[in-house]
Amino acid sequence: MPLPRIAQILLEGQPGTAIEVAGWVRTRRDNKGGFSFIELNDGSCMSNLQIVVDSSVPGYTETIKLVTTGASIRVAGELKASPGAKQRVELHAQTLTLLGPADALKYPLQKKGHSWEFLREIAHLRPRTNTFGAIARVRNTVCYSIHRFFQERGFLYVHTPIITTSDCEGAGEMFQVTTLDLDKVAAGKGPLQKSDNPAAAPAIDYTQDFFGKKASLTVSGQLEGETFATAVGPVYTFGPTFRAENSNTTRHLAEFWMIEPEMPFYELTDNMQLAEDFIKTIVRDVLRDRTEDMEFFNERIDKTILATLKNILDHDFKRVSYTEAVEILTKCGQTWEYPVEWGINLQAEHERYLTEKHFGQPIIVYDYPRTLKPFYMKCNADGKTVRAMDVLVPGVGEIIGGSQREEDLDTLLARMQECHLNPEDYWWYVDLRRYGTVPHAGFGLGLERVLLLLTGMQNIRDVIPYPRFPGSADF
RNA sequence: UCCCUGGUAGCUCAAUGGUAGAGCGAGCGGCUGUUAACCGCUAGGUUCUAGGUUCGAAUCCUAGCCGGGGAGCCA
Repeated sequence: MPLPRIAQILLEGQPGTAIEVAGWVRTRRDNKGGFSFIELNDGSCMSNLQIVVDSSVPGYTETIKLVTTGASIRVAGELKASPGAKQRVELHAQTLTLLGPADALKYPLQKKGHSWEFLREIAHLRPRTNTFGAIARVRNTVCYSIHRFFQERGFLYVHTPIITTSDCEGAGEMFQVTTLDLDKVAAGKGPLQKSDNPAAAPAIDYTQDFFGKKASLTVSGQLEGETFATAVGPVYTFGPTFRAENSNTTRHLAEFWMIEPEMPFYELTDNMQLAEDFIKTIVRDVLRDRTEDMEFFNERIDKTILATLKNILDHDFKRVSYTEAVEILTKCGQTWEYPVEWGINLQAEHERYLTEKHFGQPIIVYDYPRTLKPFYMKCNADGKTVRAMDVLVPGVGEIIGGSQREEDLDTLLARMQECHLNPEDYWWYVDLRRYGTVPHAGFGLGLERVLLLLTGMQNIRDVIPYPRFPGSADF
């Protein structure tokens, strides 16, 4: 029979009942008068279960010395009301079994605070800390909330490919996928293209590669998502995404998780409303289902986080056109490192000013200059802008990027030419506009960025179990 | 990729050219229905690496490696 979890015991365990638990020791405090307190954690919640072990427990003297921080134990006994102030119940042990010791001289996690940098070096042990346990639980709750949000609205969860041969999506540098032996290629023994010109630089013959052409890890499932959205109705993807950008920031990862809904018959305003409802639902669910963890974040990580999240729930996201945003930025009297004028990309300092100072809440900036945005976004009648939207939140910045898609065949082809793309490479995507085209829209949400928003953590490398970034893919 | 900054005990840091220290953690002892427990004692170091300057280098110089922050790219 599975053991009860500590979260459940702390919540509803009745004094007088016999229970058995197992977990990892956080601390032990001895009373030389003949008993010890053990703080036991099994990851089911932030709080520990206090175990009281007195010297009459079989093997007490030999075992208790090995019950150190990090050790795993199993305890059977009777649950009792606790006279201490910090817990409702405690477990009085009748048997104590050491499952696995943890040498106190070597175990890296101490009974004290550790720096984030140090914990990143022991990423395999950091889920045993309060903070990373809480992040794991909140992350799980967010994922559950995301599926529930879309499922309740009739969206289908579709699995778009991880490996792609469309070298197109324009969302960033891609990781190449190959089974070619690079050592052989380097030695001049790889499959090279035949060339009549002996002076030409050697080029790889990808017809010899596994997929018969150059392949990469996906940077977005959007284009494939659109093919299903225009067949089975609203869909969403939720999977890993890869960007080979040389980004060294607290907001970027080389491997991250992205959610991309795509909806037929949605225009940009519908898209914005869905994005707003989506974020608010996640915030609401986490505040409701992970109350204890969220209080921890508010106390130890960011003292404003609960107020920030409640503020998000209490206000409509402000809609601001790019043109209005530029006006606000040029008229506010602020001096910028990057001067503002219509047509520039909004810089981090501009986005921060808008969402943190000027509005003090999440905003949705829409209708960007089309020169700044990819080919698939719908062109506005003004000839200058496209129906793009970015959701910006205080503290994190861009959390969602999306758009209404261009559904008109000729306009799309013209935009592809403008962006120096070959429509033949996108023949299946262009087909969606040839056969039964419809207005549609969608967006992408970065899971880890939502976690930054929710937890108040400062570095995206700390809200994913094993971060991948330039120069680092350990564990 | 660019700019800034750092690398000293298990961890967090001090020592700015002259005998490498503290707090926490750990070990031992004491005390206590304790709960970031408390008090005392003890152990613990190739000062990131390689060169150089100097009577003498953690400290100054050169190169490299690694960490952190900011910017760009974006989610």
